[in-house]
Amino acid sequence: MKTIVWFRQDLRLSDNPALAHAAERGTVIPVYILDVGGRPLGGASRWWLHKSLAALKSDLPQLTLLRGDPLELLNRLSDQTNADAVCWNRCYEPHAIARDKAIKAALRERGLDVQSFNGSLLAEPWQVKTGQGGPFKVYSPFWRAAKARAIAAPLAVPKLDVEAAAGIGDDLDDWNFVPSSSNWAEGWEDIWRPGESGAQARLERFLDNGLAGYGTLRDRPDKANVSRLSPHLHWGEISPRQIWSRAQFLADREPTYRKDIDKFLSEIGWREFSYHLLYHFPSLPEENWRPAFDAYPWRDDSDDLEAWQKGQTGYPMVDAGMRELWQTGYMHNRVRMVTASFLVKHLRLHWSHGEAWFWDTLLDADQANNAASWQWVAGCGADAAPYFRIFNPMTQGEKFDPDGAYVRRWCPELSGLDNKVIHAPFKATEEVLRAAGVVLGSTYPRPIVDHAAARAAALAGYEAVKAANT
DNA sequence: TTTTGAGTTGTTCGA
DNA sequence: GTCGAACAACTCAAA
Repeated sequence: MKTIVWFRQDLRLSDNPALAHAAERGTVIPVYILDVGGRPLGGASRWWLHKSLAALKSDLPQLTLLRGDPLELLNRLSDQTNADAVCWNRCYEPHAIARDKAIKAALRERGLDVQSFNGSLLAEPWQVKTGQGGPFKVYSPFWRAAKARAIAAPLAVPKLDVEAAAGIGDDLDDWNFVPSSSNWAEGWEDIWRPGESGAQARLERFLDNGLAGYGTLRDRPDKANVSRLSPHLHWGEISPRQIWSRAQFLADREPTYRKDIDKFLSEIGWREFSYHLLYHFPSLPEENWRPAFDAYPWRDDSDDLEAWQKGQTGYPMVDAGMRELWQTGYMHNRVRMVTASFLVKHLRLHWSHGEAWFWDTLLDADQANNAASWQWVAGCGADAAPYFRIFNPMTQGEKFDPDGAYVRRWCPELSGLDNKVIHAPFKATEEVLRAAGVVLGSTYPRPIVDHAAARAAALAGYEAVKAANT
């Protein structure tokens, strides 16, 4: 018996239910198919995928890489290898659901045994239900219900009898996913180690060094207390079950960690909630989840959008975040909220502009998390931030980057300023600026909007939403 | 069906 | 400087 294992967002060997199933049946034929349909991958994602596939291929040298229409390719592959079964772990993006459903039906039509599994969530989106049987729209009761379910122990790496498909398959380098000429990804390999072993190492490093005090320190972009597992999770190099199981083990052994671990796992819970929402509300990436927000008077201003993208807004905390994103493919969670709030509330540009930019630049770009989080910040999402919660970029800086270390790192032209003015250089006196070598409008931009005025305008805009609601 | 309690992450103002 | 209240209802989920 030969089973094709179709790798997608589950680029690992351990706790991989599809792989385990295939191994039990007999010979395994592993394939990764680059689907040319669906939303094109962003630049940062392509870099990650390249590295992750290279890592998987080194663990599983028989892995075949194909590119094109998945059904066509799976048909050809099963003919050529005489495989009698195909299996995979599920994806939950609307495009993937439709695609997989059609492929499953078509392959079964041809007499193949086709099975799909849950490899990337603690619970399937349809398994967590309110008392009424519907989907949850509020995080807390969702997570309570999700946690109350039994969570399966992760699977070990199965003993494998692997066969490579002969004579077909692409060379990873031919996909041109890593930049050749201008290397915008320079230095990324020092920061990130895509692939299963890198993911496990990252988890252990976080548990060893970041977990203690996580509850509060995770809000500090100048510290190293967040897990940075998001890109690994997105590509399925590690599963939430593995994280859950490892974290619970630690909490049982070290009860003092219990609180921080629960806080950390609740972040995994937000990922689950995003997938739950995307599954039950597939228009989440495109449409306001609360339709009343269709009435919000968004602005349209490409100069402001570009200033935000490039980290040239004149607000150091915002600019530092946007530059961290551009330079490393990552942004600390606290700063994601500050920068997103700034785009949506201070600039009043539609959240979809931010969603698209993050999709292209984030290494952890993920349809469910990205859409749910942008809508959350904008106020139109599920369990969203109230409209009157408008982050003050200066206050956020003083609170969460009190030493200015984060800002100085990403906006080095401000590094000569002291902590009093580092988060609001435009409030500094001429002498202070001169002494620090800062020339506003030249070495660093003046603020593109006035905070108080922008805040007032954002609040006024919500009047239209309120009116649409009644 | 109705009622009730609760709801990630903030800011500003005035005492 | 510190603290509590206001911001604004509304929707959700369960009893």
